Amino acid sequence: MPEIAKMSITIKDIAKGLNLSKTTVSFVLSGIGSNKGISISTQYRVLQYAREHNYQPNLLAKSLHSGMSHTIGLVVPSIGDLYYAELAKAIEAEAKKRGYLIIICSSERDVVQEVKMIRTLKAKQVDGLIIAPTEHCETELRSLLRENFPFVLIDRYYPSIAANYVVIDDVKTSFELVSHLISQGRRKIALITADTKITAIYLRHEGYRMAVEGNGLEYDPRLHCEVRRNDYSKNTIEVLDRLLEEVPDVDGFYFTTHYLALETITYFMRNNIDPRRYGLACIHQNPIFATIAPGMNVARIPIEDMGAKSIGLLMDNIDDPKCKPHGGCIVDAEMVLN
Amino acid sequence: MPEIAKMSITIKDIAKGLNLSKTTVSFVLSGIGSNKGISISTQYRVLQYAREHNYQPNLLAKSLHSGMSHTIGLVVPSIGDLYYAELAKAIEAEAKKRGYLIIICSSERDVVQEVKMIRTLKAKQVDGLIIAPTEHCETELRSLLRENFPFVLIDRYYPSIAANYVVIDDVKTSFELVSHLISQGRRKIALITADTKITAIYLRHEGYRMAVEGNGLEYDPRLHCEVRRNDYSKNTIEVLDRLLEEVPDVDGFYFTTHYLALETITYFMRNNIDPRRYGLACIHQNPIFATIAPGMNVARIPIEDMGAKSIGLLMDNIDDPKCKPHGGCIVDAEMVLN
DNA sequence: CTATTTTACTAAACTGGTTTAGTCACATGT
DNA sequence: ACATGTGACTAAACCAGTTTAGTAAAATAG
Repeated sequence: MPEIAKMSITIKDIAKGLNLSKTTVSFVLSGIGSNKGISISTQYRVLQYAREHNYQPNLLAKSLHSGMSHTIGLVVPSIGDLYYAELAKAIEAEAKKRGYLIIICSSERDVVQEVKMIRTLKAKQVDGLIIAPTEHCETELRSLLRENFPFVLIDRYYPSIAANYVVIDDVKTSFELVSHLISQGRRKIALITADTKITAIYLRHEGYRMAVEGNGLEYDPRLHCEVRRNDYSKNTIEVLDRLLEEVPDVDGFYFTTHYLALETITYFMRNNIDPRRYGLACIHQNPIFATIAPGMNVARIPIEDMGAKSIGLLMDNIDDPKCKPHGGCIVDAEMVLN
Repeated sequence: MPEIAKMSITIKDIAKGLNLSKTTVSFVLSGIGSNKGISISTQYRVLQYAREHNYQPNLLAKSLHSGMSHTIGLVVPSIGDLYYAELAKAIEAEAKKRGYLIIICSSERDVVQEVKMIRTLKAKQVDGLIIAPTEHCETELRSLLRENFPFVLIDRYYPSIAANYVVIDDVKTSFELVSHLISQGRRKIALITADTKITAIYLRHEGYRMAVEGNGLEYDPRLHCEVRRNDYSKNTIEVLDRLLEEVPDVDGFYFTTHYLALETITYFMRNNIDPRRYGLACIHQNPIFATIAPGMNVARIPIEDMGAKSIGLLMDNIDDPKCKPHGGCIVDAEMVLN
């Protein structure tokens, strides 16, 4: 009973204003007036009145009745991160095409936050969720699965959870990038990666290892460099200092993310090392590479494609709640080699 | 009447299950059981039953009754743009603190889209809007104002519209950046800007002009360079080629956005020009500057601050719908000079 | 001239909560 | 013995829509 200024009129107001019933007005405004035998003149009066008084339907009430909110929740590790922002853009664009809005929640890589957000979004009656999960959120995902709540994982997935997901083939992509460097004559390729346990990163290690060993080279643990995620910039310097001292004849770098590539290029520039001395490859495109490291071989993640596919899978799941998860949808990265 | 599998139970189900009325259950679950004289044992039974059956309130129903959705709409020109993504992050974080969710819509710089989104968000009963408007959307903003719908403009504003807004002082910031270059002995400072009519860009021109003329230099139209927005990268090259030919002794660059700065640095690197030859300044921080143009003087836009302030203004407006817009909130950019 | 159909519309229930205004049984006061 | 109070709970209205089942009056049919 809050005495808020009445912003917009309701069906009831129109009915009162025209001495009709809510039913009649609802039929007309839903565009089914003729099917329901409402006279043309009445339909016209209703439409006219609605237009004049700037009637806007209350979608909350509509959703409450229909059980569909035409809204989906998107949970990402950080919306301030360009990669997730671009994913969000792709997802939003595709959702919009289908008449859906998205509520974006940024978990800031905190599982507790993430779980809270998932629950709130469900309470808000979103029709489904797209989640780029953080680490350790298996429990919540499993309970979504148990409840048969429609959701799709994107960017990251848990092999142990039988959910819909959209990811790139990390092993294959890594394998191809590293193989390309080897085909260009590189023999001592460093693996610059992060100290995280997420599946994607682990699989990228595997791809690297397979490419190295599959091409008759030896896997050299000194070339395996893990950068601590909580102090990226500083730790990259330490890690590279050590690498260049231990293996001065390193001739290539494979980065599991563009962040690490960027840090390394920065290190090169600061130390007056010409990046062109090395074979370089990384996963994730970054437009700045064209400027600072034109030789970088890149596996561009097909963000628009992933966005569209994730919405597609989700809609299939929403339209047919009984359908079991399709399982994975593995999209190909776009190889930009030179 | 869609035969969707019942995901969660309702208050009605609890009432039925315990042979109580909806009212009693609602009182208990709202935490006002004791005030309403519900016995402790009944309260316990309700809470227990709700817990066991994993009761989740339907926030749609709650909102329909209360008239508050605890959701705000955020409309940005492009959520895939790092700047707006960071703004979104700041806004989301601040909203979260106050128990609000945000629905993000990306207008892709299309007024038609933008207007459609604003209307849909209102129909979804968002409690307020934060808008980084595109060009030419005055009409819709005016009608929001007329309806007394709570909203705050961010990043851009229209001087002719008496709305709440949060922006930086473009004139002052520009003035300070350019004055700084002049104080370092630069005399021929090019203005690299975009061919747009938005107020912010216009004001940055003004700041530039004021700094130049206020410091006893002459305003040279040959130094005023407008890059076409629809083909940024290519046009930057043409514009710079012409500038360097016409004014070979240009000794400084002031960029009205970091995009233009980035394009120009790229141009320098491609043409083997050492950026350190020039005095450089721009509005908007970009972490890559540390690597490719350490001499860049930057006015860092205080994104977190702007996000927090915009939510603050919006909440004031929501809590007290009668209160007229506070008017502008001008935040200071953080000057990172060297 | 009644019976049936058609036209044009409506009452009331429903979505899932909140809230107002009671009800009913029992205990206490005088 | 009767009024009053109180403890424990509930019916029904409300939010703004949709939808089912039905009604009254006019038009057509037999």
